[in-house]
Amino acid sequence: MQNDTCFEQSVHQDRVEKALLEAVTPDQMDRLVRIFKLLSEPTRLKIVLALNSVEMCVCDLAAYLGASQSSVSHQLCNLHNFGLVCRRREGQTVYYSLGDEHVSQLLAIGMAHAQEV
Amino acid sequence: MQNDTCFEQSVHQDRVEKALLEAVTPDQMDRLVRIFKLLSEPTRLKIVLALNSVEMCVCDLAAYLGASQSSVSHQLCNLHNFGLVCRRREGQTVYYSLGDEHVSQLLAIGMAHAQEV
DNA sequence: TGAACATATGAACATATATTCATATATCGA
DNA sequence: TCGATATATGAATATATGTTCATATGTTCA
Repeated sequence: MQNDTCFEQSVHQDRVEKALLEAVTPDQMDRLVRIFKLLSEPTRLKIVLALNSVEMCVCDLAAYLGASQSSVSHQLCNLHNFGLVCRRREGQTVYYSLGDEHVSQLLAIGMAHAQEV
Repeated sequence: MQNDTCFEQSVHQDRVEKALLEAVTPDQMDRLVRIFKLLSEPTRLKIVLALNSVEMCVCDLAAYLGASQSSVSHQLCNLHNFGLVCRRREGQTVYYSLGDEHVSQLLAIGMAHAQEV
């Protein structure tokens, strides 16, 4: 549904057009949404925060979180699919760590905002 | 449920304890989750991105998004409750803008990561 | 004060998704 | 190869939440 209560006159066309011009592509939007969504769920965010401190295997994370192995593995899969975490196998164990420096930057800035609210 | 498939031996206690020591408080976790959750939904993210370019009123945003006034107003309320956007009233019109510089920083870093994936 | 317009909001529904359960895959050691 | 252990994954369910609908609130102007 469109502007149900807004009349045309009340819309500032210049502002709308400016926003439209500077809008990111749908593709970029999807990726941006996906990044923030991955960080917006307690289990996944705790995983990412923990990996920001120390490399851990699936069982370590399950113990740390008090969560099931399956749940942790599912979420690690989600995080890995989008490059937020890396993994390396060592025998039967798979160790996870943060994917790139952008992730810890996002955490740092998020924390900064969280503290001052 | 806890570690269903993980045996005690497979857990690196030192790593788990390090993560536990450096863990943020539940309160901080809640706030951090909330920030990322607010940015993780297409309508809200588009709003925030648009406000990063130009101050807009509710009807501007509804027109820009092709969304209903009600939906936009609900989401602006969510964003405002957590300080991600500011508002100022001018007559019947309420103008919204970004809340603080952390928000645009998060967007910038998120975009940087989105582009290289 | 009353009409018109911009915005806000409560309740209900529809959809997305996190967890669980069951099981599959992968690696190591004997 | 077989048993044990660590991890991965498909399907189902339960929960969270975004949108809609209806309506309330707030502001201006005549």
